[in-house]
Amino acid sequence: MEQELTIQQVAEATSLSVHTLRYYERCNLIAPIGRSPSGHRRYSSNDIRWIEFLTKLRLTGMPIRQMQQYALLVRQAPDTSFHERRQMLEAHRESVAQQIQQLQDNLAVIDWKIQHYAELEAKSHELFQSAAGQSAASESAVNQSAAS
Amino acid sequence: MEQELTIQQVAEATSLSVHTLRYYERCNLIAPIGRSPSGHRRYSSNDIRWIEFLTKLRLTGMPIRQMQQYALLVRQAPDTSFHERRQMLEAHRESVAQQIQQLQDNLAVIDWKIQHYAELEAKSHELFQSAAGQSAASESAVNQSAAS
DNA sequence: TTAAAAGTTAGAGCGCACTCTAAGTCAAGC
DNA sequence: GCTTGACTTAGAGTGCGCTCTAACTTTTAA
Repeated sequence: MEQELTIQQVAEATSLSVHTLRYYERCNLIAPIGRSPSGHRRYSSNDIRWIEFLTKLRLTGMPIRQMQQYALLVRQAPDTSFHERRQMLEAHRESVAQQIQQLQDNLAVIDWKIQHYAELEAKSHELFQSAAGQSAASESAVNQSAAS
Repeated sequence: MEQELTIQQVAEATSLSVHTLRYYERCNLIAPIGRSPSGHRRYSSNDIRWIEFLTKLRLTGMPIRQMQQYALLVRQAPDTSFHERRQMLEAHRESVAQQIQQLQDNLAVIDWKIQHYAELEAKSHELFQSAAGQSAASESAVNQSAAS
């Protein structure tokens, strides 16, 4: 069960760099990793699962600071901090949900703009077809309007 | 129609700081803004619409570099770069869609964990009720498992 | 008229999350 | 044994997107 992976192997498995793995350990996101007799890191499967969960938090934008706080709870009160940890995760979930909502809202405006460009593009083809060289009127202001 | 707002008013209207507004102009995201006789910036409603669109791009994570490229197209070829601009926005839309998907996937794992904690929390209450002081077995490894 | 508030610029500084370097030790294959 | 590559550390450097400072001018309200 204990496969005792090297840092390089873990880097490949988690898509983090060896630098980042050491960095995470240095700033206490990861508890001190076991060592071989010569002092090289040897990661257990538990370590890897923890790192994988950390990356879920990171990829949803949780700041290192908060992850440190969470990691501290896990390490210092593994069996008595479920409530606090859950609260942290719930707060984070809420902020991610908002983040997704905002992305979707802003994406809608961009979609609208794409549609608008498609129309202008079609129109400019028409103009080209009818060989009329008059310069287009829209979007010619220096800072063009998003509404144009 | 031309309300000619001051930088402060635009900052309030767009939720950007005056510093950021000058910064955006400095790095050519915004074309040089008109000035009052004394040299103070005076923003037109067109400027504001452009800034609002810029912030949509920013809030969906478009890097400044790309926004600069986009702004350049708008300024240097307002009537002939629809296709290029559309392509940029479509590529961006795709990357935002992926970003949202990734957020949702990772959020699912976090949700799962929240659920798990809720159960552990309930269980620890039970234990407390039955006055049994045996220390819990799960999550007691130094780097606890995400699967626990 | 004068004090405070708001504007200007060039350029320095900051916080975040890495990312890399230097100088050295350790491990595996020839 | 020796080379090559992977490992170690402390600490410096990087890129991004702001954010602030200093020194100065202009506007505004009392």
